[in-house]
Amino acid sequence: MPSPDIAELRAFNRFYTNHLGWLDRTILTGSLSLTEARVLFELHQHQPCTARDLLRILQLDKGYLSRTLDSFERRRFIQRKSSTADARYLLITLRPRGSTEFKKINKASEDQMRALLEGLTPAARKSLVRHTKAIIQLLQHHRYEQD
Amino acid sequence: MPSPDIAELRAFNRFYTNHLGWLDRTILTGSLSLTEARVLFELHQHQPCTARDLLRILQLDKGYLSRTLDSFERRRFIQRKSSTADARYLLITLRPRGSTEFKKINKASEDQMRALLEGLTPAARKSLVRHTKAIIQLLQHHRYEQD
DNA sequence: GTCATTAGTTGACTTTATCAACTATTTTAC
DNA sequence: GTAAAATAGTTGATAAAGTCAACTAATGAC
Repeated sequence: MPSPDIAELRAFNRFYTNHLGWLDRTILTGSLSLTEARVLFELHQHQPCTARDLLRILQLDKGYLSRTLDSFERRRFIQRKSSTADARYLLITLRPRGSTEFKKINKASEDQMRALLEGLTPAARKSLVRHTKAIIQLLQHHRYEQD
Repeated sequence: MPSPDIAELRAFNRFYTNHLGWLDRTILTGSLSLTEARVLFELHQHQPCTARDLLRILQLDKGYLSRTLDSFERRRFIQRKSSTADARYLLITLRPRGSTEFKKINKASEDQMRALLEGLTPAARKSLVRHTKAIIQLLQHHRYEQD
């Protein structure tokens, strides 16, 4: 195992954490925290889904997620109703306010990424996108779950 | 501006936040939080440096950093002494315990990345490293600072 | 039927982060 | 020189974020 490879990957992690990760953390221009934004995003992708699904994807504490969903329900972002097939599960669906909020943060995040990409030449942009795609391809079957 | 580019970059951000970012957060197997680990890392890279330098790099709240450095001092990880040139500045240097701790978390992080890379074929590994390097190259002159 | 699992909730708590007001030192402008 | 503005760092109060363990309710295994 070439140790420069490890060093390079770690440099990338730091780079990402220090620069791009910071961007992520400021999406919350509105009322949502980063975690709430992540939950809302996955909810939008997977609804109707269960808390368990979200836990699998986002690796949160289940008590914490439960409270986050409570607050989403209070704000009328979502609706939870127990599954008829298995009453332990609550099926979560987005309500209009939740969709609106999703669109809002989605746009904010999009604008941020657009601003970043606009700082690059078209060639650099194309290249960047190619590299990110390739990395996802290479790593997507590696999931580091705790369960 | 092609909108698929934006979508792709955002997909990468999510991928990173959900998968690799999680790794980062578990380095702290020892006694350090992620933020403490980042501070210690940059300290190791830049010492002797000032709190201001760390703030620029890591984008933390200055009160928070001040307390973090207090705790480092209590644990004898660092030493702070005011600059003779400008007494407002405190020059921070690592002490033996700080270096030891750095080596510890550095090794933990390295082991983690090694484990990840070992899951790949040598070709995939080489390719991954090439892509991460390229991304850093493309983006390194884009700093998103608040100041 | 009862014992073990699983989904989700709740209470108590710790850690992490933020904000604003503050001290001390240095710089700027006059 | 000195007053005002700026800068480095500290502190107190507080909020937000995350964790842990004990709990309820429903289901599945035997």
